[in-house]
Formats: sequence, C-alpha cells, structure tokens
Amino acid sequence: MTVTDFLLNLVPFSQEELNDIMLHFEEEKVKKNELLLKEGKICNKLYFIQEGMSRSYYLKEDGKEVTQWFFGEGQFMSSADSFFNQTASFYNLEILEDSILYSITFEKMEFLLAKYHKMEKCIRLLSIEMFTTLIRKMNATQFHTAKEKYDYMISEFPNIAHRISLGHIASYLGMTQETLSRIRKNESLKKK
Amino acid sequence: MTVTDFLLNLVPFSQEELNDIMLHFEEEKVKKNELLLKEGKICNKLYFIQEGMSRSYYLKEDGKEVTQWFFGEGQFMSSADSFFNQTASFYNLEILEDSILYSITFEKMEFLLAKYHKMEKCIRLLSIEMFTTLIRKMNATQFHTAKEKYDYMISEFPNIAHRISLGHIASYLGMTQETLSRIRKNESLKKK
DNA sequence: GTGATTTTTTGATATAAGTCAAAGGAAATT
DNA sequence: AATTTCCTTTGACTTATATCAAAAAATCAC
Repeated sequence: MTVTDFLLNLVPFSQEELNDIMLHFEEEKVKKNELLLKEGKICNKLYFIQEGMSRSYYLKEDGKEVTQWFFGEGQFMSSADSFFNQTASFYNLEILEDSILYSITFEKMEFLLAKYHKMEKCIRLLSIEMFTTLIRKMNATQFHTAKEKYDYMISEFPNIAHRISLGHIASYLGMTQETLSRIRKNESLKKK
Repeated sequence: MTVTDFLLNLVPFSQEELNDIMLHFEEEKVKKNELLLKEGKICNKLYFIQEGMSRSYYLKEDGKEVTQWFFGEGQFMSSADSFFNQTASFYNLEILEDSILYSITFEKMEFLLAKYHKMEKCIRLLSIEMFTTLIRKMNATQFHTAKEKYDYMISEFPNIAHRISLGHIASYLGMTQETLSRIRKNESLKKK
C-alpha cells in the first residue's frame, strides 16, 4: 500500500490534490536498529511505512524498554503527541527491519492542513483511528490474563507479530518475558 | 466553561461562525443515573458537559461494569468510536450527577465539518487530545502498582475524583474495590 | 427517624504473574 | 566454521492483588 492509496482510502482527493500533497513527502530508506527519534527531542516528522516495520517505545523507571506500539506496512508512524503538539517526545522511534518510509515534516503538514479542507478531515479520521486502536488495546489488556493479552496481540498484528521479538511483545503487553514464554508454551501444549 | 469557550480555545472561529455552529447544539438537562446511550446502540450524539459529570462504561464477561472514562465540566463526552464511525457502541454513557449538556447529532456535526474547514481542524485537535489522554492512562497504569495507579487517577481528575464512587474508580483503574480500599487506607496512614 | 439498600472496609486465603538465576537455543560476528 | 552475543525458556521462589465472605459505614426511600 502506498501513501496515496492510504489517503484515498480515507478521503476522495483529486489526482491534482494528491500530486501536490506527495510533493511534500520524501522517501527515506532506513536500516534496522536506526533510531528515528529519541525521547526528549521534538518529533518533527510523520512517517508512512511503505516497507518494513517499526516500534515506538519508552524507558520505564528501572531503565527497561516498554514498547508502546508497532507499526507495519501501510501505516503512519509517529510519536503522535510530540508531532502534533510539537512538544518533547516521551517515546523513541526504532526501526525493526530495513524499511522504506515516506516522511513529511510538521511544517509541511501544517501547510497542507491549512491548504486543504480534505487534509484536515483526513488527519482527523487518522486520529480517531489511532484513538480507536488504543482503546482496543486497553480493553483487551485491562482485567485480562496474560494469555488473553497474548491472544489480543496476535489478532491485532496478525501480519507482523511473527516478525517481532518476544521481548518486545512482552513489554507491549505489559508483562515479563518469562510470563510470555510460559503462556506460549501452554498454548502450544493445548493445541495438541 | 461553555461550548463556545471550548471551541475558541482550539480554533479562532469568528463570532458569526460560532453563532451558526451553536444553532446546531441543543441544551439538555439530565438526571443522575440516566443512561444516554446503551451498548449495542449507535451513538448519534456528541455531548458537551456544561455542568455535572458522567462516565462511559462497558460490561466485562462476568457482567461487572468497567468504567472506561469520566467526563467533567468543560469536556466533550461520547462513545467516540461509535459516534464518529456510526457503529454499534461498546459503551454505555451514564450520568453521574444531575447535568446540563449541550448536544449535537452526528448529521449536524458532519454538516458543520463539511461547511467549515476550521471545524475539521477543531475536531482533529479534539481527537488528538483524546488520544493523548488515553496514552497517558496506559503509561500510568501498565507496569505500575495499584498505589501508583491511584495517584495517577487523582492527578488526572483532580476536580472530580472526590465526587466519584470508589467502585467506579477501582474499575477505571483496572483493580478491585478491595484493593483500592486497602491502598487508600495505606495512603492515609502514611500521611500521619 | 427507621428500615432497607448500597458502598466501603476488613480478614483470610488463593493465585496469577513477577523476580532471580541460569540453561538452552538462535542469530550475529569474526 | 567457531565464537560471541543476544534471545528464549526453564526452575524455584516471592509478591501484589484477586477472590470470597462478612462486618461496618454511608446513603437512600418512606
């Protein structure tokens, strides 16, 4: 899925509008393990993942990494609060696989938002979708066992879960690696 | 805080624009314990709370209520996913205190969004804010003790926490009433 | 004000998951 | 291919919180 396909799925831009919008995006090829953003910095870019996979994570008080979200092909990626409000980011953005991204700076995005009524609608819909997915995670994790949380993870990220290290998955789900290992073992035993 | 103040805080509408927008809102006086929305129904209205307090909640598998969010004076309230996508709501919306609300239907909101570029921006900013507050909850609860969760609750809702029943607070924080009671007791002991 | 109902607290016990440590396996590096 | 590093699993033990039940307190209805 390309950026233009994604945008067209949300709002019916004209070809002319799309062409103009795409002039403000830039292609970036990035390597696994690159940090696109470090906590404390302001996130000045919104990224679209054409190929590859990434995650946003923060460090908890004991210094351990906690994954906040995973981003796969066909998704926008950012530290949303930092990008939209231009404030210091709580998160790091890390590339998990060699990737091809399309990025746009905050300034250019603000320009497009002011220029195109449709662009405002588009990013509004994107924001609502981000909210919806986050609520889904809250509801699927709170008051749920570790096993149920793992089931949610598999259903939320069916196409990329198998490409993610178990340590990252555990932290995303709010559990320890040991716990995840145990429930995965129980799950495989139960399938026999 | 009035609806117009709230909107003006987000986007500089003209007086004329605001007047037009307010023509689409309706004042509603509602009583404590009223259900504005039942799960399974489509949420057709977005509410602004002028006075009072409400919550959104869902039923978990064992039939117990889990509060998803609290809404106080000066806030918009809805089952966001249901309202914006016009899909069946997972949540109930319950009035916790006699309230004065200003409501707008989905159809009228869509009309205003199409009519005013500024309105799209306004609701985009509102959506981002909703997302931000939800992330704040996730980060404050995941990998945190029950006490830490309670501290987050007090800081998130300083003006309304004392008006909310402890059972609702407990479910909002993802813990049992018993646990909340115990940490509150420990907190009061420690303050001596 | 009285009785009924609901909410909060308390006590005892159980349990799911965390913590610590190390073994085993897989991937990366040389 | 051998070695090093990182990831995953396993075992033993601990702990924070859930569960169950009931007492105490607060609120509601008449």
